[in-house]
Amino acid sequence: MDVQEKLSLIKRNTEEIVTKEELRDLLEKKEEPVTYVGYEPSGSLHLGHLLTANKLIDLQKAGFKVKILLADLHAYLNEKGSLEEIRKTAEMNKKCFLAYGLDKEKTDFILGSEFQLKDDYILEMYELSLKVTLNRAKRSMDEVTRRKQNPRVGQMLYPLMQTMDIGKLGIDVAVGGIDQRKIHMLARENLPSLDYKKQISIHMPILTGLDGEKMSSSKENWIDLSDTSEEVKQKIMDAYCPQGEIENNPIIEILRYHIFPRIDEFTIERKEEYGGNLSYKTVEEVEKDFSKQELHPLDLKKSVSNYLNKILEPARKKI
RNA sequence: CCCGCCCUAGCUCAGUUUGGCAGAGCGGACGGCUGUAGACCGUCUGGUCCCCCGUUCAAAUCGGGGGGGCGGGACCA
Repeated sequence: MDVQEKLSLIKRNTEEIVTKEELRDLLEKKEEPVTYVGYEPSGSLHLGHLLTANKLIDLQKAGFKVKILLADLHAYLNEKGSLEEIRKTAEMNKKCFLAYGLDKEKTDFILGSEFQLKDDYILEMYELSLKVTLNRAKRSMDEVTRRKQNPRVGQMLYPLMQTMDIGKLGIDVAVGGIDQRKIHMLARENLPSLDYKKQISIHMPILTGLDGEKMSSSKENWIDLSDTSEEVKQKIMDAYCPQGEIENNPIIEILRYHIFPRIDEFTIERKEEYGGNLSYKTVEEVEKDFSKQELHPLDLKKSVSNYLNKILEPARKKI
């Protein structure tokens, strides 16, 4: 794979890359660059988590070394439970990610607390704490935090630790949802003054919820790895999917972000009275037919739920 | 440490003045209409009124105590 091919694979389905120029430069100069995503261990891995995992798989194909940070202390600071519970969940998450399709040989799993409690880490974090204003730290957490109403001091440590992680783990490219943008920018801005290189950031979009609204923890409008195949099918069938519209359409998004990266051909079984079976090589072809209303939402949904279940099945078994 | 304000359904809040069946909107569930969903229409669902004690025939409401949150003041050695 040459640099141009790597670039287009890495760029696929991203919301933004900060910056493309730096990424090209990295690919030209470094044999095996290091990338990472930090995940708060979660009892219910959902399609949002798997979206960044898809990007890690792309990066692995492009020759990257992948580090997955199981961020137990971050989860703890974000009030996701006791450290003991969180660590148990982290073990389970690790198995799910491997089963999902990450290459075992090229993936390092790192538990946050293994290195985040070391003296030099803490001391440098204190140094960083003198450089970052409270306002800036708080704003960086706007899209991340569990508790927005009465934020705790612990939450202010979160972006500082994330910055330290990127430095300490020697990360060239940090992957995350676009919700991580402000934290990543904070890291880029401050790492050089702590004598670390500033990372390149790849941000994935935040998917539209199944009801067509923003994903919301109170509404559970998404698909979990812990959902049974029947539940997945039911959720897809119940999902918002206006005929002919491809913008903010959760079903189209699942097809684009979760299914097409994992397959070469997408087929739809359709009754003869509705036009017979269909076959597509790219998501753009599907979008074209859907826009022209030559592909009905119900036929799309049936096929999407089948493909999605096939993709989720290996990881689901590990729960 | 002192002062003021706030806490009611999953969420946002009304109700507290003057004690009298616990309310609305949003959300959620189900059905109808749709070859999906949504929208629309219909039905249903909603509670430790922060906790405890007291007064009263009767307390979300009044009194006392406690907890949590927010804002301000004071201290500035």
